Amino acid sequence: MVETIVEATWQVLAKEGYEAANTNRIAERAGISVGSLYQYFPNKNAIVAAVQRRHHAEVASAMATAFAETAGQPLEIGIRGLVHANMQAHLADPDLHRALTAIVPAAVNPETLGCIRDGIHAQLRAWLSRYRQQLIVKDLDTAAFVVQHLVEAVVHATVDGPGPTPEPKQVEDEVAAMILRYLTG
Amino acid sequence: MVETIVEATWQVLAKEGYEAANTNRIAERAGISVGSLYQYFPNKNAIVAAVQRRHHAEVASAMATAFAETAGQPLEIGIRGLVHANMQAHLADPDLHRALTAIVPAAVNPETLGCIRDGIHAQLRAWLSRYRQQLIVKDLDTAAFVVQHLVEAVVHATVDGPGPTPEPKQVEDEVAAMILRYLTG
DNA sequence: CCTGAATATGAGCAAGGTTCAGTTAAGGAG
DNA sequence: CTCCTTAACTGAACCTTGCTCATATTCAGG
Repeated sequence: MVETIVEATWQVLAKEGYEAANTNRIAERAGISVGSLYQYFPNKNAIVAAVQRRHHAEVASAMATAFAETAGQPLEIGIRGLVHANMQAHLADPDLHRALTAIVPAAVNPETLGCIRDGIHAQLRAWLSRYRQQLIVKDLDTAAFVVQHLVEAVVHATVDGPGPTPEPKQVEDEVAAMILRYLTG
Repeated sequence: MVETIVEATWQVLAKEGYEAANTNRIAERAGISVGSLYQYFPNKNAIVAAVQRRHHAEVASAMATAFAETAGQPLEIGIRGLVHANMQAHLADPDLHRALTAIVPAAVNPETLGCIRDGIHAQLRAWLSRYRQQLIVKDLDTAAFVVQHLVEAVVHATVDGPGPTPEPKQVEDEVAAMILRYLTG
């Protein structure tokens, strides 16, 4: 049931935007009544948080796949895989991500948001440590922090951004180059 | 009067958070009635947009000052100035910026947001072009795009972020190093 | 003093998040 | 088959909040 509600919210956000994502619409799409929503979630924000968690799980999964596929290959290949996986995960459904970035900051409390990000941070840090010898950065935690936010921000700006944003392919190249030079000098 | 309203909203956001920033509270703080708000702004989103514009004007001003102070000095010094100015502009009032990042995405339409950012993008691009000879990046527009979003995202994550974020000083060092290596190889 | 145009007011409307008293459905026990 | 209990569901009603508009106030120029 929880899954049904999250899926319904996901679809409303993706197809009708965050303004249409009110509790009545979500309940209607899920085929239940408003009251039932509150049997499984304490409030609307919790529903949005669940959708956000699902989104981050997808991104984390895409990253894990990219890391696995590039295991043993040079750092540069790994970085390109990381950036590409992130971009692809967002290009898959731009409308949903536009809606999420608009609605999430106000709906999900910062602490919850922090926990959601921690998983990706840990994954990234672990991956970095595998290349430790060739890295010139000392503190892997800070490095992972900076890289994570760089990728997330630029990908979002490229996918969601208004007006003339650079081509995704070109952005991927630049971000990958930036990370490589940062890590290895 | 417009300035009074923006200032009142600024203060409510900074001192009471975005949840308290409803039209009644803003009018009360501005010493006027709700109706008068709507004589100067078409809706609440426009008020938030004005506050956001003011914030970006401050950031742009801080950047301009940093660029002016480091004119003629090596690129590395300029980059450090840029990053430091951004960090300082946000450390000045963390609560306000936490509230702004939460409320802005949903309140200000993407196109308006794009226009607000364009000023900083242009400024950054112009500054980069002064060092063109020593840069290994080809497309200054894309470079400015990536650098802008890197700085903005990491600064926000450091200032607003929940939980254990790295020290601002250390983040500044890492971001500055990242940008320098990206631009000059 | 008038007058009327510009501005200010705040009760009230509409929309959306939330609640809860009443209803239905499911699973025994007799 | 009927009754009872418990759990889940329902949706009308409530409350907050963005916004409107009929009314009130101000004030410059006759």
